[in-house]
Amino acid sequence: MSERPLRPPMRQAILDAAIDTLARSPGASLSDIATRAGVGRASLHRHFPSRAELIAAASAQCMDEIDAATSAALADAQTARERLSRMLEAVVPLGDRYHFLVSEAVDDENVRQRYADELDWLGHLVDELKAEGVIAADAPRSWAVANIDAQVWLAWSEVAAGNLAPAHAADLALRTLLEGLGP
Amino acid sequence: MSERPLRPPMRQAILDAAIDTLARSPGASLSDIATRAGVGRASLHRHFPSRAELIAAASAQCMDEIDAATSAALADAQTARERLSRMLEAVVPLGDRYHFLVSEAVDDENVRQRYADELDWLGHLVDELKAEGVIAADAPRSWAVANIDAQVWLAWSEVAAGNLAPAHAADLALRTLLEGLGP
DNA sequence: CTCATATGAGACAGTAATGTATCATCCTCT
DNA sequence: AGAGGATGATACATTACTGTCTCATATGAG
Repeated sequence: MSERPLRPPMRQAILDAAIDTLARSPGASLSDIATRAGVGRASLHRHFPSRAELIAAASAQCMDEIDAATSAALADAQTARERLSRMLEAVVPLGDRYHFLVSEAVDDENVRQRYADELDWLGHLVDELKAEGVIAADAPRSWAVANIDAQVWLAWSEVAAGNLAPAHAADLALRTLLEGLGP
Repeated sequence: MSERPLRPPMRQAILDAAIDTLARSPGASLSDIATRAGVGRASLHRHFPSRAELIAAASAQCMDEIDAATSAALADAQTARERLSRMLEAVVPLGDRYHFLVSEAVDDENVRQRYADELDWLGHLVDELKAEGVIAADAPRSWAVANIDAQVWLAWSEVAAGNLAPAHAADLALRTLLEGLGP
């Protein structure tokens, strides 16, 4: 384990608490978040002057995590099908953070742009999957993209509910997508 | 057309406005709802003393609509596969109202019970689909149920986004489910 | 040890939503 | 036309959340 500061970085604790709390109840108050983080509400405001800035920072953190997980997983993937599989395995365990982005209305332009880029990437993946003949050529693009999105969330939900192991859930999601959208 | 009262029933207008508004933004205020209904906020409170009662009534109304639509559609369905198909065709156009129930935290015990019954019905349908060999016997029950749930919402989203016609969306959802969960 | 800094606790004002009450007005029915 | 009921507008108290401030305390650096 890497060296841990004696006093844990409060900023990080607040961000984690914000993501956890807001994923559960989107309308949670800053008091709830501060309490879960084990810090005073005043300290929360010192690090994040307004609620909007906290949410923007938490969103950016989620996207960083997802980017890091996926880019590592995609490093040696050759085919689009392989990329889909790796992406699911990498992202399903982050489903709660992933969903946090969707559930929380994000006004920050920077975050919106990155989210649009993610969807764009998914769209290209769908195109490649079609080119490989992995999914049906006549499947509407938006339908395929929305399905991939939904399967990530479904798989994570089943994991969170204790019904499935992460690897099994990711596998089921992959199978459902390949068969469900297949030619 | 049946006889229509000269003064439109305000209670109904408020319920419709509540469902529409809350489906778009779950945190909408009673002022928003009253305005959309074309009604004073005071009048809203006369019909629904508290926010909780309004939401409970709106939820009950949604369930009534869904029950009516499905029971009519299922009347002459012979096989489980047929029931799934009819159910999707009937429920997809109601997707916004359907989703309203999930997004809005419903405290009313009556509503919770009916929602649990709906999920239970879906579970039985999955069992029958397995018995018919339409979906894989080893597909986890909760996975299948969650997928059906998700496909309804996905199909409606695509319709609402203007990407697909209702019948086409319901058909895609059915195909995705049958292939995706198939043996 | 001393000082600077960060934190926790609490007070405070501003804002928004909720629920209640009042009053004038409009519609309907007789 | 007149009576009764429903509605819209408005005001009010209450509550909750947000953002800012102050002060006492603890922690870490020098």
